[in-house]
Amino acid sequence: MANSNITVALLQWYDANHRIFPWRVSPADRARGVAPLPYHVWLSEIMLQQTTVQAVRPYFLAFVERWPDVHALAAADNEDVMKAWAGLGYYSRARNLKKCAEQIVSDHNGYFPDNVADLKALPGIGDYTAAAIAAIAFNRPAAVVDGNIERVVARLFAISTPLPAAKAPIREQMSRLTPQDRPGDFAQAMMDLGAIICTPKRPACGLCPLNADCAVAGRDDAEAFPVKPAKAKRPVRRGTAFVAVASDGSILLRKRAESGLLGGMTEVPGSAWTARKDGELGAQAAPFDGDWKEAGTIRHIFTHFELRLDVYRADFTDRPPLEGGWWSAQATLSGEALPTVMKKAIAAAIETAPETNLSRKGLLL
DNA sequence: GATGCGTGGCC
DNA sequence: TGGCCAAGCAT
Repeated sequence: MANSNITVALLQWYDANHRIFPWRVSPADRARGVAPLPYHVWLSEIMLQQTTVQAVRPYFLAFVERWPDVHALAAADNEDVMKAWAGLGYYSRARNLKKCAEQIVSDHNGYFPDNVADLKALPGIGDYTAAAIAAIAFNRPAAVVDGNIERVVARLFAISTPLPAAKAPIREQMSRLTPQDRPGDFAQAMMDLGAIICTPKRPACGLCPLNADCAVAGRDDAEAFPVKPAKAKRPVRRGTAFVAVASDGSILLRKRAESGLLGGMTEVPGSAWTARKDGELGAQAAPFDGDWKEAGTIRHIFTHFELRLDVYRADFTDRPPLEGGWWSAQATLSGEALPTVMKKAIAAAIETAPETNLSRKGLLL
């Protein structure tokens, strides 16, 4: 089948307006036969799941420098991978990233599969990522559908079916539009268009290369596509965290359970986080006795709840032991697998004691 | 199909 | 400021 007007116009736009990323091969280089490394495509796509390119860029560069190929990553220490991922969020991605690297080496001789079905069988790779790797790394005409493309296609054809039911017709249209000759560039072009022109708010229809073929171009309700279900209000959970500080500035840490929220990451001791509304829990949940003093309450927004965490601090000269815990010196603290919420809690505790040199936030954040 | 799962930036 | 949004996946 010949390429449609939409396909041709979009690829022309992409040739002149594509974004530049460290994991991307430009259309000009690709036309000369340069192909991106599957390892780079895979790593970037995992990092980019529900994450902005600005947040991903430094993590991607750090990972490829430290672990240049899938063999290096497969041989890496699990804890080192979690530490390197700390701050990027959705930590199951890091656990699955490591598992996937190991499977590529053990089951695929170190080479990424070049087709959607085999890619989807790997940990952390779903419909989107399998299609993206197949198209971008192996030039397979897979129908790539991410959040950007859902928005672009829903507007192009004025699809009024609400998500997620609209995913099926959107995928059909994407499958129909994807060209045999440049499927990887086409997928990236659709995503760039969604990020630059066909934005969620105030789309720049006047600058859009698909303007003449779009069902909603210039309509004042273009923003209304795709139709999304109403979101539930975010509940509040409360908890207590304990920052134990030794005389040399070391802080007591422990490891969270491998699965679930912040699975496998490091934390300071604390209570469970619950929906209780019966006032202060206080220092009851402290890991051991001490002169625990209130250091403030931090607020942190997770995807599905808001956390209000009461932070307590106490200073110790004897470094009491904690089952499964360890004291981390201030020089090593920034290298721990601490999620952002825990860095906030530690910073809150440190700032209440400006006499310590840990109070320089730069050491922690 | 619905739910759990992070974080930072934007208006 | 609070809600929305960002290259989704696993269960």
